[in-house]
Amino acid sequence: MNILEKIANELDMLSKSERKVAEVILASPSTVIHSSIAALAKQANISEPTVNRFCRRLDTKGYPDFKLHLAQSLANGTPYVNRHVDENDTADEYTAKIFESTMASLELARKSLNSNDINRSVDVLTQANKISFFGLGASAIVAHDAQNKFFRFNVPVVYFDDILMQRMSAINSRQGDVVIVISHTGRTKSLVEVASLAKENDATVIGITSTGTPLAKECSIVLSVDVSEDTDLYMPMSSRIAQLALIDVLATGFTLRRGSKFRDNLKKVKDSLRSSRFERKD
Amino acid sequence: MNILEKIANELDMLSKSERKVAEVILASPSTVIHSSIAALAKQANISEPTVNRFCRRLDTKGYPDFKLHLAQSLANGTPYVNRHVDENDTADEYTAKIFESTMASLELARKSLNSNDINRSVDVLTQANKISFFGLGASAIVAHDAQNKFFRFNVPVVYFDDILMQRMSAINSRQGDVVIVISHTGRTKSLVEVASLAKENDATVIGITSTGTPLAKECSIVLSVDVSEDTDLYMPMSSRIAQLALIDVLATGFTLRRGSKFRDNLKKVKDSLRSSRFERKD
DNA sequence: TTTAATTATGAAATAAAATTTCATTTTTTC
DNA sequence: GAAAAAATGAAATTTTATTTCATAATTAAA
Repeated sequence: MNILEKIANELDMLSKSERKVAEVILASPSTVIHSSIAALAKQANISEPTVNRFCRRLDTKGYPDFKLHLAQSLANGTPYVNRHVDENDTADEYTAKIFESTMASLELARKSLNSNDINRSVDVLTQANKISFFGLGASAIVAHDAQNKFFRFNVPVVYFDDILMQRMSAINSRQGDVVIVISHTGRTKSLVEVASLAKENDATVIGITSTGTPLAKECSIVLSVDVSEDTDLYMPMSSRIAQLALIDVLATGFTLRRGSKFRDNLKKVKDSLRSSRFERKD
Repeated sequence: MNILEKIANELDMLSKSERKVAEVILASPSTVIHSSIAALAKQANISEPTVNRFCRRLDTKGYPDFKLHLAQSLANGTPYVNRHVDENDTADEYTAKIFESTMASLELARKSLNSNDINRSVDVLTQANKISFFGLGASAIVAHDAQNKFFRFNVPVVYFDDILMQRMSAINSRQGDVVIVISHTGRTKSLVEVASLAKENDATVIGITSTGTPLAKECSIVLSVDVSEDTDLYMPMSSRIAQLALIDVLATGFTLRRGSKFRDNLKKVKDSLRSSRFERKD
């Protein structure tokens, strides 16, 4: 774990003086990696041995070792932070920021996912009689993408981005059907209703949404995808990308579960496209 | 610059003894960050002052500072590499691999993008009478997503994932129209044709594709998105995500170019969705 | 409350690590 | 092959970190 997060986590396990040290470090970690133990002690208004004890409480060998960990955390932590686009950014700058925020979101999303739930979802999907993907707005394209992927697996799969079709489909679902409902906010009324309708009709409902949303409450399995959207620009950005990555994970899990013969089949599907393409010369 | 690269670069500028130090470090940098100057000197069979001089030649303040730099380089280098999914991976493992490969691809894609081309594209888009997005297969969802985004800007925007509609639309295009053609391989015959049709009819054609593909040759502006697809699984994965990130970049560029009054408008579009959602309680 | 036990803290001493100084060796230049 | 320049390491010095131990603060028990 990142040592900065660890400090933040263990803040209440620390003694009064040690907490002072922690606060100084959290306030300006980049300064600390260039400070001696004496300088840091002075900064925090405590003694040098206290700093040393603080370092050991965080499972480092001592102050120099602690600084090493800190340096590594900083190196890791800085590149992919959610940096907000600014009015006066050049193309170079906003491009970098958007790509970096996207990467940061993927990192966050991965942490929020639970491999157990993924396993259960893959289980359910491989057993399914029929798979439906529902989404609206930006999540509609994720549902669309999912259909593209699962279609290759030669299983009955549909996707709807229309409220009425979703409702009808949900009402007609039965035991053995899997309904995947995708919504970042998890608060879109019609989608939450569709989820509960599908569940009432014995379908297994998998929700791809943020933790603790109304949608999550209606689902048999919740795949939590937490990202921090930059709401300044009023457009869904990172959320749909994290959701797509999760679709990749599910699709991959599916093919792995089905074994290697099945993957030869996928190759055939792909090869069937060849005649529609210009040949590569390399 | 990464200090390990720097050492490798400056290897021939170093004296004989200093080179010995460099070699020991390059051979096992992760050991070195836990060694004292004495230990490293012994390892390299030279004296401690030589190590110290070596550190300063690399523009660090001394040995401890050098170790800090080294630690940061190590932390940066490893995280996001393209790791391939393996037959026997657990859910945890393949999830991590897919997310990490996706992040690595985004990193790669960003490097392949040219901010000048982005600027020109944003220019053209803000001036456009009509914007069309064309894609097939996995790229269709990118086109779909782009429509969702640009639709909010209150400009005439269409998207087609149907070959015939794309052709008809391309033939009807005229000066001032912008056609964005999306294809990772850039080898899909019908799309390449559509691009050249649109161009013949005086539309500005922007290609979102890999460097040097047949599609790229037909475009007025090429936005190169190079990623390394893991073709083992026969499904497009990273490419479409990188393309989506690029759509975000273009959309962001568009809103920035249009100024702050325009962004208030976006807020209204978003607010209009409120009544369809469950309220947040926090 | 008061007292005993525990825990936290810092001053001083010690130990470890890094740096500087300077004499010696090696290499280069003429 | 001698003089100058550069490289190197032994030893001394300085800086930095750690340990020890006495004292202070906090908590638990009476």
